[in-house]
Amino acid sequence: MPQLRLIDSKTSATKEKMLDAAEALFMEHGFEATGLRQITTGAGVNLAAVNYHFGGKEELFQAVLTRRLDPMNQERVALLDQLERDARGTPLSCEAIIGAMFIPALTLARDKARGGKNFLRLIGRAYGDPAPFIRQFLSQQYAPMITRFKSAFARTLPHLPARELSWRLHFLMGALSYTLAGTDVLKLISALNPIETDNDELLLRRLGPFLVAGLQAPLADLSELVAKPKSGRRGVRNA
Amino acid sequence: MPQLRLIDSKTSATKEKMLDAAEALFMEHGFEATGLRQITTGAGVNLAAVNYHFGGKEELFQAVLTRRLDPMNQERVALLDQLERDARGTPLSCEAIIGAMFIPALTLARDKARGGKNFLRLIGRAYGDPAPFIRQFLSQQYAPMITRFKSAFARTLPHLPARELSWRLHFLMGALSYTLAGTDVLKLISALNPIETDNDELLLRRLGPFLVAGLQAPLADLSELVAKPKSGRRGVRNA
DNA sequence: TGTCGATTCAAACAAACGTTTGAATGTTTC
DNA sequence: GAAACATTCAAACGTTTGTTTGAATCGACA
Repeated sequence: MPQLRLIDSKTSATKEKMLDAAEALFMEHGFEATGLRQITTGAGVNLAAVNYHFGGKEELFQAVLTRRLDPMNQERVALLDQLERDARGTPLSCEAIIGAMFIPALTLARDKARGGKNFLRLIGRAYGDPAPFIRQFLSQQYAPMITRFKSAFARTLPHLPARELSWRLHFLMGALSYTLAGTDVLKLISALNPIETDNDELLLRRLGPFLVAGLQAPLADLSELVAKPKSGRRGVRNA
Repeated sequence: MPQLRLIDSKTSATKEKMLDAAEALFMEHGFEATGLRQITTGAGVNLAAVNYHFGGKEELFQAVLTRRLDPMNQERVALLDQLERDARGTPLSCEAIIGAMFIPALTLARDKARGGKNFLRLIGRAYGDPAPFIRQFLSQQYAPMITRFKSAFARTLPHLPARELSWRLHFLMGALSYTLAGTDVLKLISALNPIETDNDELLLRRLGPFLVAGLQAPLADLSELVAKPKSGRRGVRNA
């Protein structure tokens, strides 16, 4: 009876062929819509190899994500570490911190051998997936990186309350992942004003100022909200 | 032989029971992972009713989305129309236009009878779905609203080149849908700095300044990029 | 050369999938 | 009341799903 290998000393060729094929197909059709038979025939291996090498479809999916995400997030943190080392105590600029988040992702998006843009789209899709095993996996994969960057932003924007910073980081991640994922919906919509998707460096130059301005935006006045549980529908304030 | 009804004079009770059950299940498990048998038994109707009333699973999904999205986007445009009418020629503020996009979505998110937050998450998930019938459906559903708002922003931000505006709208939609979808990943990550998810009005007060500042951000200098095809890896500029 | 563990393989597993069928009801309409 | 139509129903359709099985094949070490 064949049994699941618990430790992989040397990654077998079969395993990587399956990861490559699975990555391509997951990117194209998503997790649920991709069958194990498509993957294995695409990789030129036997169907049973999935369960032998990974244990099941879910574990294969996690392995596909880990292979790219783990190095990328490590690179992000390493880049931030080096920036802070170089700065020697002086606070970093927002641009610099954003760049440390962005550049590894853009490098990945540019590298077609590592899946390119489509891989980022796969991640963006996984973000919204309700499947528990995906949610748990992603949160444990991203948590260290996020907290690391949050503390970096906190040093650069000391006037910003911690809770407000959490929100703005949330917005930032939204614009970031949405942009990197490059959902085609907007491309279709803005077919008349075509968005050039080739030049990634240009993209950072456009997104950067948007995010920096957002992070440095003045605090909103929340005073009139706290003690007003119910009122007539407030109109939209103008000018 | 029963055949598909092409026109629905009065929406039958069965149809709406199925829409409700399908909405709840699609929100919880996604499109692919939800079976027709779960939906029909959940709605207390026969399995064949799906094909009889809608024609198939895909059409059912589209009907679920249309029922909420169509009125919401109409409300958005109507709100914007009224704002411009009230302004009587003077340009609107960014806050006002953003509010017209936001308030109908927040109203929907608040209304638990219409699916609440989970429905917005379902939309966010559909955004990233590669299935052609979903992409095509969403783009034709959103296109009129988006172009309408783009021209409104263009009047308010006349100094912004059209292409730059397209990008910033793209970023805005990213932060917006990401925030409204309320991906739990970030909630898990920021478990230490909990993000209060109850007060939606407070949310708009936080997201508003972020987006306005982003939209009004100064233009980046792109001159050094156009004529530099390749160079050594540029470090992240600081300060 | 023989043996052992690791890996591959074809085949079958039970379960679930979306869809279709044709008869049995319900509901109008004349 | 009968004919005509709309709707519901149980049952089966043919596929496809992820997973499991047990034998066949391979590579290394004795």
